[in-house]
Amino acid sequence: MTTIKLHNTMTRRKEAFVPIDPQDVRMYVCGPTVYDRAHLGNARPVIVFDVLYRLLRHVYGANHVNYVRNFTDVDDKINAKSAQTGREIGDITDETVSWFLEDMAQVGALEPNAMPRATQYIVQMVAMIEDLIARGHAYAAQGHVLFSVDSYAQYGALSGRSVDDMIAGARVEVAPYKRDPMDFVLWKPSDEATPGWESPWGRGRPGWHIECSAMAAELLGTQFDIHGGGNDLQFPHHENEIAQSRCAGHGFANVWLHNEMLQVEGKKMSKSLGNFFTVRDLLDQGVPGEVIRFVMLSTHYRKPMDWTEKKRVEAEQTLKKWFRQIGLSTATLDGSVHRGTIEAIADDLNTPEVISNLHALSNAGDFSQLRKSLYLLGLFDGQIPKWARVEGFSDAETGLIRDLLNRREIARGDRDFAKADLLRDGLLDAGVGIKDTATEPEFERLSNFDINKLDGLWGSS
RNA sequence: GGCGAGUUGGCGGAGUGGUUACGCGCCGGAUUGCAAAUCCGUGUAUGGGGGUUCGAUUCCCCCACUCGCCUCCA
Repeated sequence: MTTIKLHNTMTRRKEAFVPIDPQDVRMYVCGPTVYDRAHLGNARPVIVFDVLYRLLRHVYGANHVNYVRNFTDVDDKINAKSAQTGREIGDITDETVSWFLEDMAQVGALEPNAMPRATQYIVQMVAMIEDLIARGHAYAAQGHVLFSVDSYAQYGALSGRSVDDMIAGARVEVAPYKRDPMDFVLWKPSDEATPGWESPWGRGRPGWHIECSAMAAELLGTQFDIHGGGNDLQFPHHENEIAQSRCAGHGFANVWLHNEMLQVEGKKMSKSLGNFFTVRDLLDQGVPGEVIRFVMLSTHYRKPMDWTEKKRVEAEQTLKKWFRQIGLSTATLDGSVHRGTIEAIADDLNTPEVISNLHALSNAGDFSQLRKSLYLLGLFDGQIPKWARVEGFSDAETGLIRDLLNRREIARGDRDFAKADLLRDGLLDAGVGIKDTATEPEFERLSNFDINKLDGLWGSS
């Protein structure tokens, strides 16, 4: 069996992955807060962990992997959006969830086995908070419940910080009801206008971190294999999850995986820099989902990834070539995969290495293995995508083009190259690309195909 | 201020204690009336300084720089 190696943030080392139960490999990934379209940065962890999900399914069997990714649907950003637009919170979150799933499907992400929403697990969160209070790890104060960081000696182990360091750095809001400035909120009160649930501490809503601890325990058990997310979540979110869960007596996650951030043309994506865009924006501009995925996978997940126009163009070019090549292969997608591909993915998801191997397969003319490898990577679903296919012409258009090409052949025969080139350039201008071959000239429809220009050319020559 | 990651050729981007993958670009060539496409081929890199070693790009230390996080954020 393939040995998967993963870089565990907790130990800061690459380790062989050993599941708790190979019949039931369990992974939890922090999903989005649903208040707006997913931006390009949101797509990175989705794609990275989708590759891992596919790898796990390949190694342990599709029915032996349980992948959970949550939707955070209770949050002050959502409340703000509701107040600002006058729309119901439920409408906003429902719509955003469906957008998210559509957009992520476009970049080739499989849906996880479960996609719990925080609002559906309030009961479990309240129970967990009560338990933490009973165990002396949390306390109620002024309608809030706070986790006592002081009560968990290993706090900071994941991110490599000590509580003293953090207090020294102090940019922490010090609320009067906190015993310690580092304590974080498990439950907070809601006013009339804010969503809330009845609880032993009055009407209120959960703090951000508790949902993942509660839902992971409910859906994956109190100890599971892998927990993932962006490295901006490492602190404080994941640190707090660990503190809560461990103090509730849970083993929690064995392996922690974090992907690095995304940049755009060398800079952090931000609204103020004007380089902020959503996945939907790119798709609407005609950037295929496969291209987005390819660019994402061309940088290792633990390195900052720079989205550039140049990479987009290169990716499109490479994929177009590969799709044409694998179109020549009839290999069935039976789950077998080229050894080099599987080994590179299993080596801490070294997708750049995989892509390098794919170039080798392409150059060697091994289109069957290329086909299978692209399938495992999620870049190919069994159908050559429309954008990579040579688009056909109607019969009438084909006749017209054949006639023009014929005239060009005659002109070439007469060594009237001026006329021949005029026809070639005219065809090109009308959006018909030409390649001379040993036998008949080949032609293809380009994106700027214009039947009127073609007609004009036919009439004037 | 604290914590973390990183610094490889023109660009992107891996691996490796001992001939530095691979892709794009560039250059040269084949082919072509010219193009396009295709094919063949050449060249170019491990931030700086120490240390360990027969030998370091790879391991260790220091420095410089870059990026991220520490505040909602994937």
